[in-house]
Amino acid sequence: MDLDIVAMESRWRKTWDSTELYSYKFRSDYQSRNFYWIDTPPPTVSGKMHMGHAFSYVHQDIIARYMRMSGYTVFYPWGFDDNGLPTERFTEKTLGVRAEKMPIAEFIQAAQKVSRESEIKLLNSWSRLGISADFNNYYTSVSEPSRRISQSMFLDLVRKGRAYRKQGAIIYCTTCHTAISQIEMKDATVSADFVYIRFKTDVSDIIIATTRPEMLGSCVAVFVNPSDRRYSEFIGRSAVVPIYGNTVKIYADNSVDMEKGTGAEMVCTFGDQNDLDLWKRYNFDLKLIIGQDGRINDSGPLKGLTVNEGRKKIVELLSSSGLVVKTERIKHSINTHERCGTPVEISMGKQWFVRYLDMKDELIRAGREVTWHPDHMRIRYETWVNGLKWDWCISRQRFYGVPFPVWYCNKCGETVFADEKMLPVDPRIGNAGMKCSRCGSTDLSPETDIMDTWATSSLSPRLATEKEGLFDRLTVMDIRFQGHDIITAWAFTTIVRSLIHDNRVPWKNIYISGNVNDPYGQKMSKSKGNVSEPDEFITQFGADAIRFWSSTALPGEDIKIKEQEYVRGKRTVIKILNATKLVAMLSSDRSEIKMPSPKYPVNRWITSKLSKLSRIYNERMVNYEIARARSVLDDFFWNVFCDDYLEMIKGRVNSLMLTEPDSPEIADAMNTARYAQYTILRLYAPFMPYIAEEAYHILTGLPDESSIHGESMEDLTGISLFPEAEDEYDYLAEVISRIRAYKSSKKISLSAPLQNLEIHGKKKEIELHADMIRDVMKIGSLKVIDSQEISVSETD
RNA sequence: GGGCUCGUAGUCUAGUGGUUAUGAUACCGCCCUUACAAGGCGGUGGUCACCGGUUCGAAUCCGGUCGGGCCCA
Repeated sequence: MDLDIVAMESRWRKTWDSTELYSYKFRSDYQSRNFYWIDTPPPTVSGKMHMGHAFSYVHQDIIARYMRMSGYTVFYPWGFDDNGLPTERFTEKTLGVRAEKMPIAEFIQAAQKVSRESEIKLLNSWSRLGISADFNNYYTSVSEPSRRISQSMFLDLVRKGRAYRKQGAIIYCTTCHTAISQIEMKDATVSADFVYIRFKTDVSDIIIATTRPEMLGSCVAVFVNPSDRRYSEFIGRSAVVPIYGNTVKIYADNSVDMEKGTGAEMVCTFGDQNDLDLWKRYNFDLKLIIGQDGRINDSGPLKGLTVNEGRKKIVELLSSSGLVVKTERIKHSINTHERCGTPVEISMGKQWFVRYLDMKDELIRAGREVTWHPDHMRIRYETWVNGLKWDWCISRQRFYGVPFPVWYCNKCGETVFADEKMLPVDPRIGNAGMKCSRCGSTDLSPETDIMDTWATSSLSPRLATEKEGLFDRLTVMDIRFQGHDIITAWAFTTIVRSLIHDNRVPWKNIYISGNVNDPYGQKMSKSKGNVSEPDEFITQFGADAIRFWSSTALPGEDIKIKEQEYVRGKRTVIKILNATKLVAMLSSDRSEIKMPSPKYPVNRWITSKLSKLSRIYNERMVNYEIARARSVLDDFFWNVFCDDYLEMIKGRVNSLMLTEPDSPEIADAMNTARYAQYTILRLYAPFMPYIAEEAYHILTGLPDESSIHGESMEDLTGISLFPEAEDEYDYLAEVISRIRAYKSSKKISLSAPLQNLEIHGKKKEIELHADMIRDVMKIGSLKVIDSQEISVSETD
């Protein structure tokens, strides 16, 4: 039969949308059940749903559906991240405007409109995937309640001495024109010229190799290693900075790598982190020559040039003066801003920070209180925490985001914080009648910076629960799902905030999904042109097939896009449908399905197998081993239930119908088969919600309003075991499989009758079920010869 | 450059010292069968990344190398 998968899925989606199936309030007794809390990642409004989403949100959804069917009140919120720089950029691009050229209030309005429109499209994509979060009730990270929470938590940071404002070194992006944090830096390996430059001293020349010759104008010192004998006579002397002509002192420090370049290095303010470290330790002058626009702004020959232009120009100038000894092309790694790829600069500025460098031990301990899936992702978190160098800079010189609830008094310089009751406030738009808390002046300047996106996203457990009035009920969330690319951003900052504000870890578990790569294992990117769209695959194979693909990967493992996996998923969809139709065809019974107490061994056998399957499936699901849970289910469904059990009872029931339609054997088989089929559908429901629903209605004949996703799996632990029946029928299944293979090897159709068959095997067992074997395999007469080995042959 | 982490057929995967390495998928061959050719049966395909060590015995434990990833210089 032809099944229009896309139409089927869209039909059920409409039905589900019209019910409250996905609300945590779905069951009337939701308050009295145990809650299962999910910290859903809010996708950003500036993007589309991509394959990575289709992958990792499915993992989360499988667990959500499973827990819902296991009797929990599943708090599975939905949110959108419409906050900060990505949304600012998205708004500018969509409307063709520039934030800095508009009144801020007007831009905010425009951004909100653009965000709302994007959300509608995104909801459709995620809903199409069969995600069962509470879409009717979502939050956004820049909404009024979220801004209130974010600002309120900022004030909590201030109260707890965790937020401070300081003039100091910062990491700066000259493309985005803002300070950023260590979290947003990304390593990049690039080719560069390692230029060997001659510095004159009063003894002889000293050669210094650098990849940043354009920083020469900010050179404040030269360094060598104290145990480097080549340079012992230079220490304490002065060197002349070429082109610029000023003199700097030559110092010795153990941190200098004698192997790198010539073993002598210059310190500029600031070429890299090392410069900053030495600058701090030695208290050198500050000569910032790179402006916020990324251009060199000193009075030297590079004035007005960009960093790259300046680098080229200075090498030309040095060369023509014979000051370049040599140039090596090298590969080295640099820090870039992950959003735009621009190499970051170290600069100075007055910024808000969250103090956490003193919390490293605590942060490591907290990470160990959370169960990581897979565990080795915890190590990544720990490596990151151990490598922290900077407190968290949370102020951004941008326009769209959560503002700081802060003013500065122009009279006395006091920092003035908004009152809790006023929140959310935007100090950039009116001062809300604020007075200086120290001198009472009303002459206040607003803080014009906004907060880092992560400063709000890191509060996701609170953002999602507080608007439902559930934050007080929450002790710790059960699980966070996210990609490994943002362990150092979202997972990390959430743990930080949870420790500071609530003195606890945010969740019991964190499930990390891998990346989705193209069919060759290459990272997907627009520039490579190898990006796949989930919507196209969903149209071609169905959402259930995409979910099937997603659920084959182990936690943390990357996955490739493989059409064959979608094909496999689609086949499973069809197989589920056909098996259900067979059961529904064999039995016209549509009464309520109850757990059977089978009398006949074949039914005891499958019941016992089903019991074992359910146990393993549950065990794996509660341990978040979703791929392994499904693989045991697939094996049971295809190889045991369909190939053996349904084949056995189909022949038997059909032949009994002709001879003995009232036989209790028929009822025994059908009660068992209906329950087993119903259970298989329930077990598949978290993985493939659409076909499970479709088949459920075929099997039960129930009206559309009732849903398999509202059913419970709690009875599964009560399914009986029948060890004797299992042994008996495992053997019989083996015999039948041998006969099937025999027919196939003789190129005989499986439905073609065999007149006389001789089977070597356990005589007693086989003869006991001779009727069954003859029915299933269409055999005239059967001769059994006792043997330990099974073999099959025809006799004349 | 340093630290950490991952590495089993084309692909995904089982496997935590003990027969000839598990299963699926893909591929090849055969069979249209009254739920299902989106099915069934059979077959090809692996030096368990590489090298060395421990052991009676190593995919598994140890050391090193290579490759991917993360973090730090």
